[in-house]
Amino acid sequence: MPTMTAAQRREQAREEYDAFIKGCPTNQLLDRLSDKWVSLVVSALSTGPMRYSDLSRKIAGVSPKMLTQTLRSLERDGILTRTVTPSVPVRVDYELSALGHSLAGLLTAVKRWAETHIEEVHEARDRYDASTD
Amino acid sequence: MPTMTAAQRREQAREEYDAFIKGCPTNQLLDRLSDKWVSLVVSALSTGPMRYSDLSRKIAGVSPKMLTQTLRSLERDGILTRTVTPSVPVRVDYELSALGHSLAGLLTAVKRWAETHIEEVHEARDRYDASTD
DNA sequence: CTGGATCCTCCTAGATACTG
DNA sequence: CAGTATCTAGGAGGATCCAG
Repeated sequence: MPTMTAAQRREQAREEYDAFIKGCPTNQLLDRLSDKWVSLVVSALSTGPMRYSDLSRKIAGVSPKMLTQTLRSLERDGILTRTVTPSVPVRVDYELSALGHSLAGLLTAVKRWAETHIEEVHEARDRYDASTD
Repeated sequence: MPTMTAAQRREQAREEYDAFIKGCPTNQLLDRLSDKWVSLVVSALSTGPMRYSDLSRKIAGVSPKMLTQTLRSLERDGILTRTVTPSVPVRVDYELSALGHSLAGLLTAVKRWAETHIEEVHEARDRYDASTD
């Protein structure tokens, strides 16, 4: 019942890690990176380590749940490290790994693009909305 | 219905375009860009114009609904243009605008990062999962 | 201070079927 | 060919309370 010939299947296998292929691990990774909180967290940490409370203050509007969830997944993926200092009260620092830094540049570039071109986008939207009345 | 006073709205307008601020337009724009399909569509179009069916074939796993939805929002935002040729059958071409091209470089960089560092991420995950048994 | 655990409510992705 | 219409399950994510 596969609608694919053997040749086609071989073709696909040769594609290595092409994120366009569905179910490809890279596709899944891209899915993770395509997360608003991920961009903001990585971007926030790009200038240096921060504590949990620092992050929740800097990234306005993030709930503790989402912040923790995002941090955990990024820690698991080796993007950042989590350091607990057993003082009273306890202190936790988050810091980008080397891998994380290599990503941070790209994500902050996207964030900066958004900040830079927001005007153009808004103008485009107004034009589009006006023409489709 | 708005839970915001005029004063608060003015306050917000003054915050400039810091994407960390919740409700900031840039934040919203970043949210849009943080979409798996957006990355894939823009990345696919970066090498040149494509027809609807080309895109749906290249971006395996995308449903017609999501593809159309993504294309529409990108068109509205001025990232790409949609050209209808009224032949039989009808032919529709999508092409990145100048604005779109300025974004494409960034997004394909992220996509490429995912393809390049997937191994490291997997190793990190294995390590993490092993240590938290 | 740094979260874990729960509950609950939308939202929306995705599958499917259909049309000009 | 290039979409639109419809439906539903699942999960994202906020709110709340609690704990080490």
